[in-house]
Amino acid sequence: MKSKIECSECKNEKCLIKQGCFDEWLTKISTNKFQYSYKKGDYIFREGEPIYGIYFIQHGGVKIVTTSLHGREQIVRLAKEGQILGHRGLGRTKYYFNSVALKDSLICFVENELFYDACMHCPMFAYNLIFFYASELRRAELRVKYQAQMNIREKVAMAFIYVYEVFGMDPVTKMLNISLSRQDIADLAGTTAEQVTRQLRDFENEKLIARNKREISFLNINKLENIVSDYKIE
Amino acid sequence: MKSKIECSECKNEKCLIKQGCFDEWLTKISTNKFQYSYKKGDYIFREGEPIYGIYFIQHGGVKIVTTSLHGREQIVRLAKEGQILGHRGLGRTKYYFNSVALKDSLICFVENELFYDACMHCPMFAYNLIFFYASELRRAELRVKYQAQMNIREKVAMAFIYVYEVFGMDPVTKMLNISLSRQDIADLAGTTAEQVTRQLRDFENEKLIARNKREISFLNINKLENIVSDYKIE
DNA sequence: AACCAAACCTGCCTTTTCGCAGATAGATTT
DNA sequence: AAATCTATCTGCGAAAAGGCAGGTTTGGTT
Repeated sequence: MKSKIECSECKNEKCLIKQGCFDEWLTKISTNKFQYSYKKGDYIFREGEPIYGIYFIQHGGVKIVTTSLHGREQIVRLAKEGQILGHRGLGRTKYYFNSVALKDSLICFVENELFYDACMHCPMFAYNLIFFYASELRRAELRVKYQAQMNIREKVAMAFIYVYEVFGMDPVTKMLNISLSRQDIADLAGTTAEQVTRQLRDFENEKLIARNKREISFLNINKLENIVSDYKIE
Repeated sequence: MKSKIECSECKNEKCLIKQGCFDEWLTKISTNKFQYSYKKGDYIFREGEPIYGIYFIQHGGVKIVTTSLHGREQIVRLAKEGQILGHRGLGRTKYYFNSVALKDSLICFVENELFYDACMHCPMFAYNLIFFYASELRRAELRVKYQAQMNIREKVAMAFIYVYEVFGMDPVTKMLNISLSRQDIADLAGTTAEQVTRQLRDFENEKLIARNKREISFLNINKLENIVSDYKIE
């Protein structure tokens, strides 16, 4: 790590620490936090490793993955700047999941004790965390339903919509602001890379997407959303 | 509601309010909370209804369910005494899910403002809530993986293990402390009632369960757990 | 420009799951 | 006890998804 970016200089206004902590505690966290940078593909933490604290993404993109004895993986969540990492481990001693950088990322790390103290002294921080968890939980439980009830076409469409919602797309090129392999999409959608390929062919024929080399541009996000509209809430 | 059970008299030691709130706030909550009783099959809340507060189960059992346009349902969670209900809605104005009593239940209701104030003044309450959410989230995200990767046999086994973990079983009769229909099991496992029936036949042939009338007794929980051991963590 | 490795695509067959429809059993009412 | 309703069970054909094998494209390297 070259030069640590202090919380006061950090431009990430969505960071829960910045939003909820009193100035006194913001300073305390800033001086005591650690900051690490990761290259695309690097692990932030691995299943089974001991948990010493909690991560806040200052910049970048990350996938949280779980493996089984089949070699098959499942992407459990995507996260970008402003979001938390490793928070499922609270109250635990070891990580349940793996976390891998999807692009070069800068991530802050706050130790358990400091985090605990901040929660005790900054009620707004704790309350915002509760909100954050509530929305994560809602999203995760919807994904349970999606995995249980959607067919492959819907799952793949949903996977792209999710990536779009998290990372957004370039308004000009219409390409997602993150590059994922077929296997990544499959691990997110809960299917195989072959099925993803077949769906991409279909989507291309239907003019929902266009493909140039290995890059995908999204011609019609609305139609993608129509595919999964049976499951939408609100 | 006949006579309200005050928090001070409540024997439910796992209630987060009792565990985390200062005495002053425990009293305040107790006097201002509402208490409702539900018969088996009653809705506690429905998708789309406005959210005025948060529920704490004092006694009973509940399923949280989501529906799609296919008529197919998905049980998202089971909850019993000591657990919270409607907490996914925090930060929202309307419920995403339906909540139905699985047996006669007594449930306390705390309004949003009071809940907010308690979080602000009782840091241990807020912190415990964060822990509660963290474990719920971990569980939900594991269920995403299960739905994505398990076959029907594993899903049905997992559904029973989950019911067993939440509600437990009678040590003598070896029957679960809650009665669920085939359709309920299917909605939990993420499949159809027919498939559940077929699996039950297989489990019976393998001496994992025994059936008398419509009741199921679990002869060998360990073997059930072996079925899903590929997915177990730790 | 030629080469190579990795990622991607596609056809084809196998396996799994679904879902209807009719049979049966258990619970409830008369 | 008979009638009736509901839940459960089972067989069977249809549909969906999986997965292998081999071919093709792409991006990077020599």
